[in-house]
Amino acid sequence: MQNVVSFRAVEDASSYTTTRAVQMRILIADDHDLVRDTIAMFLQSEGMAEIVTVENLDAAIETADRTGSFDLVLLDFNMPGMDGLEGLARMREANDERPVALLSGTATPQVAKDAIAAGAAGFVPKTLGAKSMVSAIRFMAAGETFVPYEFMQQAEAKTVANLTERETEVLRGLCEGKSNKEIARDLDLQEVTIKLHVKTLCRKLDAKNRTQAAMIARDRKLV
Amino acid sequence: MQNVVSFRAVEDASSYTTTRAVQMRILIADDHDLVRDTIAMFLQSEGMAEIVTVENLDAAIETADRTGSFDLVLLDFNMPGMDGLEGLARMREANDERPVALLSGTATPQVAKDAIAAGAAGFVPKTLGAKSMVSAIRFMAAGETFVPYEFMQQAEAKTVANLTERETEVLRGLCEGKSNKEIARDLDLQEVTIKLHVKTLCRKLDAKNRTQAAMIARDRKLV
DNA sequence: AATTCTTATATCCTTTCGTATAGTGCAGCT
DNA sequence: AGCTGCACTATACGAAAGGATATAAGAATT
Repeated sequence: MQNVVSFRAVEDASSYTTTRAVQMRILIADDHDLVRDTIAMFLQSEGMAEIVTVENLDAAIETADRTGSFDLVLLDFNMPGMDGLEGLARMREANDERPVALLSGTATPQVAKDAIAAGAAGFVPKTLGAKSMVSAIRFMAAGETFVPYEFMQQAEAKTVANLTERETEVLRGLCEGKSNKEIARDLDLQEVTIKLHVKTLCRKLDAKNRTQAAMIARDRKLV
Repeated sequence: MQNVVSFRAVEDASSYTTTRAVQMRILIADDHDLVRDTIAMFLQSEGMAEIVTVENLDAAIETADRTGSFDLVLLDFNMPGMDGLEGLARMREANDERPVALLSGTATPQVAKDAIAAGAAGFVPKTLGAKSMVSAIRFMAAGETFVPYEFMQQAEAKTVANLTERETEVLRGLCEGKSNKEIARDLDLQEVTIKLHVKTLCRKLDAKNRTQAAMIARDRKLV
């Protein structure tokens, strides 16, 4: 590992005094032994000396209280004692408001958003590769907010209602706030035909009227 | 560094054959000497031995062609030869479709989204701290897509139109697809009054009708 | 060959929307 | 005291939207 030398040299040359990777303290709380140990192992392999693992929230809080706050706490979202985002708040307090991130294999993008809004340092899907996870943890320990881009996008471009091509074209017009007449002209159809499509669109999207249909379409990224 | 041993042990025990950090090859293309050198210095301090820096796109492409593809290429978005996302495409080809990320101090979240859609491995704002940037680069080199969460969120919650309280209440009803009559009932007003508010809303939001007003409101996160 | 789906059109009718015009009451400003 | 802006009400009318029903050609299935 000949890079150790250059590492030391540069670190000393620059005047950066942020926490050295080697000294980083990470707490992992997960009730699955395998997940816990795998992540811990990889973090250690990357030179993060102090990795503490526990198997439930209470133990995590107790550990933080007893041994002092961590640079980063990783909490399994589905875990004894978590109780949704309630556990996050408790852990954040126990960790002196320093970074606490969530770890989950099942949670949805919406949960991730809520977690960030509730003060989480980030959200790590268990599907993330080991090397990526290490980078993510470094990122969060540096005080940044981490949420995988792909993960957040997966909420979008879903829920594809069963729309025909024509209906989609009409829906596009709806979303631009066009009148039936305008849409008809654009698509070279009769106005009545547009009305029909709007009606079926409302039925398929479970909307009361064109405005609601347009909003639903926007929400579901159908257009 | 007593962890070196455990590192080796784990690396050998598991069958992970991905590129070792030490061998990582990174190409940085930025026309600002300071940015280029700063990033390069930090990457080197983290043990990434091969950092190549160039000051324009043509040099970047030429370098990739001559010396082979990189684990990650960082392109300044505002840079001689870039021409928007065109430069990204050219670089991606030159780098054998391996990760190419954008670097920018000015670009908007929309540009970032477009870049990702066009195949970029990520988007790194120059405002990112050095340590965070290193983590982001590791993350992208591992094949993941990186876009800072805060950066993507900043687009939201802006552009506050000059709406009165009542107008905002009516707008909320519009966005739920309610009829004037329904809104009137909810707010305990006459239907005509709602019509008045809808009209002024359309004027203020520059919308042709209620549907467009609702869409604009949704876009600008006014409700 | 029969059936279903999709798209398109046509009438008829009711409701809702959008606009105009007119007027009241109230608060803050100068 | 007068002006301005906001909120609200009222009446009225044409335009647009929405609902019901009927027709029909072409594509895809069965």
